[in-house]
Order: sequence, then C-alpha cells, then structure tokens
Amino acid sequence: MAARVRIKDVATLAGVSTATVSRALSTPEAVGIATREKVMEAVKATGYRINAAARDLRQRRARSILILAPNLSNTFFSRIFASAQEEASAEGLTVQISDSRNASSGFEALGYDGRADGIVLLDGGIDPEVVNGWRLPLIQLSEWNDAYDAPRVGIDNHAAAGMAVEHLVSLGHRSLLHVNGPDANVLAITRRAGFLEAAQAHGLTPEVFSGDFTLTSGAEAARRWAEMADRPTGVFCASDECALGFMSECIRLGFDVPGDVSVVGFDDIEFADRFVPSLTTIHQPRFQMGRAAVKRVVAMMQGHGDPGDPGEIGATERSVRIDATLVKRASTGPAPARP
Amino acid sequence: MAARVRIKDVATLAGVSTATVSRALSTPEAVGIATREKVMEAVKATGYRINAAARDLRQRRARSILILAPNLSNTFFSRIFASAQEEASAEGLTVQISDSRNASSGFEALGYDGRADGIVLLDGGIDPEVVNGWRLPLIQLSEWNDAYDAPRVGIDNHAAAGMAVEHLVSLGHRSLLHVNGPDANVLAITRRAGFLEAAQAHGLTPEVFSGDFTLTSGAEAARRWAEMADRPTGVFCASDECALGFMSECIRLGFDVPGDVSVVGFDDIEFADRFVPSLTTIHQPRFQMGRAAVKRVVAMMQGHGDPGDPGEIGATERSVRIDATLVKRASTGPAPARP
DNA sequence: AGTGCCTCTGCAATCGATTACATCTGATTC
DNA sequence: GAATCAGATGTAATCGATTGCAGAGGCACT
Repeated sequence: MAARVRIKDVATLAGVSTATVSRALSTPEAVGIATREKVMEAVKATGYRINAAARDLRQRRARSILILAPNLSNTFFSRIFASAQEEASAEGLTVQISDSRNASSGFEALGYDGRADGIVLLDGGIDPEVVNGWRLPLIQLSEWNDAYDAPRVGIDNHAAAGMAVEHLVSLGHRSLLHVNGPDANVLAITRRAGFLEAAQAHGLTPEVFSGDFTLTSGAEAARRWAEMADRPTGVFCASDECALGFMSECIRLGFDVPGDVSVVGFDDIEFADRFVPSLTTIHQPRFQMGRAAVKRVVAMMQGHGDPGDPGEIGATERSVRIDATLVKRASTGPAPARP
Repeated sequence: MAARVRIKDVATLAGVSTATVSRALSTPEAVGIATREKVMEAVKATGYRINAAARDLRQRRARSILILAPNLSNTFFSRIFASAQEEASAEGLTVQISDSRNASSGFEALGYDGRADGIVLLDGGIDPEVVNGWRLPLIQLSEWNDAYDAPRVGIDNHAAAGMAVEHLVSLGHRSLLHVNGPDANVLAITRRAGFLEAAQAHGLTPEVFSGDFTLTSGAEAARRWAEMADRPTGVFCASDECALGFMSECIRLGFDVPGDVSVVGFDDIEFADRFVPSLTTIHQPRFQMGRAAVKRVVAMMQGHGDPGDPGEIGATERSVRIDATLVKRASTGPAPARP
C-alpha cells in the first residue's frame, strides 16, 4: 500500500474541498464542469489513486466477490475463473480467487474478513457451520452440499451420468465399468449413483473402481481393468482427466480404443477433443457456469438493501440449472462381439 | 460486507475497552490472561470477525499480494497459482488472482488500488508506464519486459530452446521446424531466437511457423507441415499445448510420431506425460516458480521500512533464475533415413 | 513512607475516503 | 425588489479498527 497521495492533496492542488474531489470522481455530474476539469487535472498531476480500504470502510462494501475452489491447480476450474472474472468485471466488481483447502484455519478463517461482498463456492467439502456462518450472499457452483443454506448453479450430474450409460448401452455394451471420483465428493457420489441407476434400469450389474478424478487414477484403473478376467467393454470415468489417463494407459498396454473398450469422460476439457482417439464425454458449459454463478451472486448482493442484512440468503429454490450434453467422439464405438 | 458485530460490541460484552480487545487478538501476550480469556469468550459469543478495511486503513497495508496473469484459462498458470497461494498463506498473506487482460482500464486500472502490498506479474505485455506507476514491490514471473523496473523470476528461455535443438540434432535431425508463439510475446520471441541460434550453430536453416501456444494452433501447423514438399523431421513447439495439438493432428493425418517426425514441447504440463506418445519437452518447475516469486516479493515488501517507501524496487539485479531441464520421452526418436 | 519500575488497561487520535446537511450564488418568477 | 428554487460547494461526522501515551495498581527496595 504505497498510496502516498491522498484525496486531500488533490483537493489542495485543485483549490477545492475533499468532498468536491470525491464527487468529481464518483459522481461527475454533480460537479460543475470547470471544477471537474480542475480536479481531473490535479488527479493526473499528483498521480492520485484511491485508497480502497478507506472507501470500503466508509461504504461498507468491497466491490469484490470471492471465488473459492478446492484446488487451484485443477484445470477444470480455469475456464470458470476466466468467465467469472469477465462477468464480474462487467459489473464493476473485482474477483478474488482462493484455494479453499489452503486457508489458515484460525481467526480469519478462509481469508473471509469483509474483503468480499459475495462468494462463489466451488467446494462442497467445507464445514457447513463455517459456510453458513459467513452470512454473505453465496452461491454454490458445480459442487454443492445440502447443508449449505445457499442456492446452486450447476448441471444435473445424476442425469448426465445416465446419458453416458444410455450411450454405451445403445452401442451394445452390456458389461460396464465406472471409475469413480473421491468417496466424499458430492459430484463423484452423484455421478456414481446416476451411473448405477441407469445401468440397473437396463438389468446390468456394473463394476465400480475408485479413483480421484486425476490422470494418474485413470491410468491405475486401466491397469486394474487390464488384469480382469472378464473385461468390461464400456467404461464411464467420473472426469475427463481420469478418462484420458485410462485411455492412454490402455493404449500403452496394447489395447485398442474403442475397438477393445469404449470410454466416456465427464467435463469436456480442451484436451478431450485433441486426444487420439478424441474423447466422448459429457459437456459442461463451464464458461456459462462461471457467468451464471456471478450473475446470481450479484443479484443476491443487490437484494441487500441494508448492507448488514443477509437479504435473500437461503433462497435455495432460486438455484440455476445448466444443461449438460453428451458429445459423441471417437473413443466410443460398438461393443466387440462376445468371445 | 456483513460484519454487523464490531470490536466495540465485543469490548462491551467483555467489559473492557476496544483497545484491549484489539490487543487480545493481535498481541495476546500484551494482555492479562484473565482478560484475554474474557475477550476470547466474547469474540466467540458474538461471532465477531475483524473488518479488514478498517484494519488495512489504519495499518496502511493489506496483507495481500496480487497475482496478475494474462489469461486465467491458460492451464499453464494453474500450478503456479496453487504454489503461490500456498507460499503466501505460509507467510500469513492472502493472494488475489486476476486477469490482466480483462481489467477495466479506467481510474482504478487493473484493480490496483491499494488492496495489495505487492504484485507478481505474469504478463509482459502491459504498458510499462502503468506497471512502473504502481510503485509497489513487484516481481516478474515467467514473462517479462525490459521496460519494467523490477526483478524477474524464471527460466532461461533462450538456453532451453537451445537444449531442444541439441536434442533433435543429436538424434540426427537436420531439417527443423519451430512452431512459434504470438509475435509480440517475449517468451515466444526468446524461444524462437534460442532455437534459431542453436540451429544456425549447427549450420542448419530451419523453418518457422507462427502460432499462439494453443492446441488449435499446433494442429493448424501440423496441417501446414503435412503439405510441405520437404517435411522437416524435427519440430520444436513453443508450448506443450501447441506440441500436443501438432502431434495429435499428425497422427490423425496418418503420420507416425516419432517415426515420421519428432516433436519437442515446452513447459511440461501434466498431459505431456500422458499423451500417446508421451511428449519430450522442456520442464519448467512451475511449483518452484510460484513459490520463488512470492518469496521474492515478500522480501521486497519487508524491505519497505516506511509503507510509502518504494524500497528496493528496481533492484533488477536481484532476479532469480530457475533451472529448466529437458525431459526425454517418446515423442522424439532418430531421424528417419533421407529418402 | 517514599521512590522507582513494571504490567495491564483505557483514552483518544488516527488512517482516507464518503456523504448528510448547511451554505452560498445566481437565476427565475411574481 | 422580494421570494423561491436549483445547483454547486464546503463543513464535519462517520465507517471500524490500531496504537502512542498516560494513568492505575502492584511490588520491591531503600
């Protein structure tokens, strides 16, 4: 914080009061043209930059929203960050992106201390007591937790997993495998449930391997798959990274995709389209998700008449559903004839 | 900002002054044990959370560093963000990650308005006048700009490109191609120069295609390459994404990698190891880079005795060089016999 | 008892902006 | 010419914490 020039310096140089400088900058139409120009000149001459802390303190708001993600190095989030920032920027807001798994858990838990007016939460694994204690407009994006008292933005993971199953079944696959995400993860749980339900609806009794969404876990699953006596021919992975890891290991082990095994991913990250073979997957419109989440949280913030009023927090019914679609590519094909 | 309970409320409940509450929280050892406990109890009972704006204003610092990247959706940055945040967190600092290309360019240009005490800049393409006008401890990470008056953290891109060339040459490749990054990008320029110099040192006159680091541009380059009469057998791409795009398109066109063409990338992103064939590339220790950058900027911040003092800004000689290494994988092999 | 010192606590100024209210100027209207 | 009004500007309170200074109380020593 090196703001050595204060509004008072500008005022002195321009020969007006600090009130006038403040008005010239925030509500120019409330100031005479001649004065306004004098002020602007003084601002330039001094290199004045507003002190956000002082403004935030007085106005009791920070013009900023906090985005919390469980792991910044997960590439799935990148695009969401970009679109969220873009949308926020259009609203005149700053975003702060932080890692929810990496916060000092002390007094100022999770960096939240009034520096933000709203929160977009991408992590469903935080203690509900903490989350509900924030008392800020908050929306849950992608992941969620029923114990959080906040609306959600995201796709229908259960149904999307069902789409993957339908696709595989329609290609003739009768023996299926699901490579799951982390046990405690709500996305993993939901996708797994959707997978199992759809499979059972077709009278199938599929296999499930545990994983953690990563490339490595996908590769590991592939090795395990390769050693099975009766290898499933249709595989649904809980994430694209996992699916790409799975495919890549299959290929290295000498199998053909989709000749020997069809693979479906989840997310539709950039690489999905570029891998060889390209990956059939569930497309999540991440750009749209980021935008929608910010729009929602901004709306909630505006609902706050009194800055101390929790407003429409808890309006869970105001959730936004985003449509996911199945993108058919080269990693899935007809089931091989049973030996 | 919904901090409805202020330090005064805590003070009243605990039956002490606000000064005592403040001290109990920030310098507990300066307060009697009995009092301290009373205060802590009152804090819990009221759910008090400090108001960062007020604290920042009074202390004239924000306990936060700003990380500016040219494009949040570029997955190369993800890991840097994660490590930077981790390091900052260990120092008791918050990080704010922002997109430098997406800032409202008005009065509060780039979101900088005293909310941060230091900056890690990953973008070499910002107007130097703006950057030097920030008057904050600043370090340049990965990208740089000689017009910025600030130390750098990063690898030797020129030498690294040379390593790629040496590797290809040692495999017998005599006809080389470089798929470049954006024309104005300092990384692209430097890698290109390093490539050309090393090639010329071997008496070669290589080809250069322009690109922009992306998967798509790599694929495009591959199509162009495929149509050449005399196809270069050794290709060096300015980024891994580009290299993977190039390889993927080659394979789709029916070529063999590395049978028909050897490909070297740059960065060593996660997928490099998982593609088939796995990608030979220049490893940039991104984790280490993020940490180092934060460490440096924190050191500069501490050099600030007086918060209004630019301190050791301009200490360009204090740059930190990180070692890059060539990782040999399956995408490079002996040059095919000349037809 | 007096003095000095140490520990703990409170008072009140302070950080730098915003903004309710008051004041002033000049124009318009009757 | 007085009354009224609108627009422009200034005065001063305010946001919520931190912290220099001083006072109170306790203890030890002379």
